[in-house]
Amino acid sequence: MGTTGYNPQEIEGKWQAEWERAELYAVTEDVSRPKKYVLEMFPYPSGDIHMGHVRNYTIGDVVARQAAMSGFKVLHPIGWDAFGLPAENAAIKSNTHPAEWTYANIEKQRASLKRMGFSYDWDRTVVTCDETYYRWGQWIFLKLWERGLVERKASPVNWCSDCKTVLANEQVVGDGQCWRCKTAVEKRELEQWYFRITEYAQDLLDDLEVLPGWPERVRTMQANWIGRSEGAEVEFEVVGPAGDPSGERITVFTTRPDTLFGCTFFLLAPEHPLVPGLVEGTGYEPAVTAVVAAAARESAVERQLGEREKNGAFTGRYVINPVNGEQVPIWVADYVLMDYGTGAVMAVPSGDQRDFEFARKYGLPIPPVVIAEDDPLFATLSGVAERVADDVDWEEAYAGDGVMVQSGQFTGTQAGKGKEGARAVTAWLAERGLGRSSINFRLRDWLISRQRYWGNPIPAIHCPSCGLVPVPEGDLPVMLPMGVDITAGETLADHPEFYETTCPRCGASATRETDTMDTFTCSSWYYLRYCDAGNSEVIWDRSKADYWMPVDQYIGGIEHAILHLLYSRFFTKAFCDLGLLSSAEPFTNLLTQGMVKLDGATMSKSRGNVVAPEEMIGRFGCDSLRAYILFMAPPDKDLDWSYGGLEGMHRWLGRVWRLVADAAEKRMPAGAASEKAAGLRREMHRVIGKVTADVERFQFNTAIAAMMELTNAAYDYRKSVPSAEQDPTALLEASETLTLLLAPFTPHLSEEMWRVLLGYGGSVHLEGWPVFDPALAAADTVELAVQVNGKVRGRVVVGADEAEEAVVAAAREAVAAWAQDAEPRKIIVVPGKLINIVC
RNA sequence: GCCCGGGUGGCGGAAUGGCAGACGCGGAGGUCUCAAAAACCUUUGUCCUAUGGACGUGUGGGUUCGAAUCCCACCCCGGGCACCA
Repeated sequence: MGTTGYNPQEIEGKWQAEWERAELYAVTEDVSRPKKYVLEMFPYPSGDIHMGHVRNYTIGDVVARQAAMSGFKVLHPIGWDAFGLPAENAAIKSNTHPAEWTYANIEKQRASLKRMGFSYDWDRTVVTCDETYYRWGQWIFLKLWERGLVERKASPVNWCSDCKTVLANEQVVGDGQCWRCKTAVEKRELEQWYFRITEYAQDLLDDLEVLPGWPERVRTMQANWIGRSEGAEVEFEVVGPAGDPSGERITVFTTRPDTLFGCTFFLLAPEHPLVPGLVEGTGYEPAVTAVVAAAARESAVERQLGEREKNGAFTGRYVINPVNGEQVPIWVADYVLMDYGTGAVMAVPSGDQRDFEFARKYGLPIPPVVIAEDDPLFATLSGVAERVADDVDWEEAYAGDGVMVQSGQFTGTQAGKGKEGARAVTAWLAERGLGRSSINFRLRDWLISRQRYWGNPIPAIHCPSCGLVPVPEGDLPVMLPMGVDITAGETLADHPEFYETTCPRCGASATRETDTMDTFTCSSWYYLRYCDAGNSEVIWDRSKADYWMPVDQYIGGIEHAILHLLYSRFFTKAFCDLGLLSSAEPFTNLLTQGMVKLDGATMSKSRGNVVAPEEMIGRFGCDSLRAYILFMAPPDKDLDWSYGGLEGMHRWLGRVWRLVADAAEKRMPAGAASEKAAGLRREMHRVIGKVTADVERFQFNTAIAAMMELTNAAYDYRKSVPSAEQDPTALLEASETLTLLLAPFTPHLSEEMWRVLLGYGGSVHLEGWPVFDPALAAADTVELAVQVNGKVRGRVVVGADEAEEAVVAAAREAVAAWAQDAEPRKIIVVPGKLINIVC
């Protein structure tokens, strides 16, 4: 057998073709076997794949291949998230059609992914801009609509002037910028389509608890985004212009009903609809209008920058504080947000820093109502039910827990979020119909309509007499017309042949909706379509979806911590309620991989610091690249690319190749087992255990290090034992084990070694994963470190099951020169590790 | 400001209460060669009065027989959230 050396270029293409011919990775349901659904976030086809993809998909491939060797039925699919704005931008730039650009990139990426040897079931590929996929996206829209989860409403929305479309709240990042182009987002009052994700706010929050396989960071980010607050709604009656009772009430939300006695003014957001009516024709109108206008002029960016000076104006009107009947002035303040709570706030300057600053600026009273027991004021005010102190000399508001003071019958009660005082005040209000306990979420409904061409058309029709009418299921899909010239700035709204239609309900002439859906609607269910990708009758066969779902291991970037991962959870829950699916959560375990950087900087085409995977594959083969990208760092950490390391990886694989080739060549009947051969076998079993455990916890870097150690042990054996005395069986065993352990990491090299060098008939990828036997990894002797007062002063070699007294005696002997003559005060024995003699 | 990560040789990293620096890169030296490449071998934390010893995991304290690891305080880096009532 020739040992011409490891040449990846000769073997990789060969085996890729063979695997495809043998349909090695096509998979079907098999209820008799445990399944594992391994999924990586599908790519957006913007050019060729980059190192980030290589890392993401290699991690998934190792998990998938190792699971298959361990006896699982493994679903490992791939597809493309193909609708979206980059395709439009690229098309405008290069004067082509978005479809042309998109499909060309898909083909490029498909070839690159195949060149990496990933074990995908290519028959299940989905492409979201393909009619066979997006028609089901429209079907989902109709189902959600039927269930009351779709809504069209007018609301202040985020508008990106660069992308010329509205954005969901989740797509506004940083200090109020568009997630794609980083342009500052503007607020506009528009009528748009929403998915009512807020219906699931509580479920989405609660079920984070049943996702222990998710990084805590991601769960925290989602919990914060959902932003649940417990508190109360309190109703304030507006006093009429002449001091008469108006009967009109304004509701506020507060997390601190226990501070109600400290409410000395009342705030409305500048956009609050009641504001104009309150001041119209009064002397207060000019000042209030100025505040409203100033707030409207500010961009969302400026508005969201906290810590800036608060502005407001008195409206000349009052509300009645329901707890003590006092009249409280209504102000308009620019720090009150219209889209959280009710857009109205009870201001408690002594208990809220923002209200405190506002009160100081405008000379409003700051009566203390919650006092910490160690506060000097506590002694004076603790039993005072009437208001005696109308101001404080504090530097800042006190928002902590304490005791209620100057609070009528509640004085002396425990104060704080959810404390007795808060409950008591809420109950008192509820009895009188002036309030109730309430929960508020920060999460907003998901704005899904986009004023863009390259997306999934919203299947709705505007009828002048019937209003909004869903496109009948039988008429799906609403085809996205190809003849729209976006380079000329056209959208669907410029194409009457698209939007002119008749109402399915009354038959009158009507118009189609010309907005398309947010691309995130497409990526929120692709993992379900993979379960039954080719089905043209139904979205998926429920038994197939129930067999594969949930995804056992999902792998992708942290940038989707909220967006994609929250939307997908929402879809899954809605599907569950629609009876389409059994699992309420889509992804059981989540691994967020770190970024691949170059000299500490994110790789990007515009920076010109991109390392092309293609080029690395050309030089060293994809197996070296795969192993190296895993070896550089644990998968969740960012890594810095280095060329030298890749060469080192390639060098090691060559070393493995020569070891296996040599062992296969010298294959002969088992010789006499020597102690050194036994040592090699022990090392081999130790490494099986280590690699198995490391793959399980995604420590691919240490798994590879362990395999390098086995390689070194085998080389060491060959070096230290004369050829004639070597046990060829031990080397052959080590070689075969290494070949099997490496199979998920370097599938082509392993296949070549298995089938060509070692001469086996079948694919290494159909072999069983080596089984770890701790007994075979155990040595008969161990070396122990001997410490004196915690410092290593010597070492002893003892039998593995030597009695403790004998071990201690040997240890004391070894450090006789260090230990004092006197009897040690204490001797600590850590079996198999060390002995510490304390003098 | 609040909430998460993280800080270990020249570099990537290993060790989650028990021998700090596994494994690899890089460096130094050697074998083979006319030579080079490849391969193989040795060596590689710092310092010192050097067959030995001291020091050493961001800083300062603490707990422990023993701390990179646990606790307290602080510094630095990265990320997320941030006028959410």
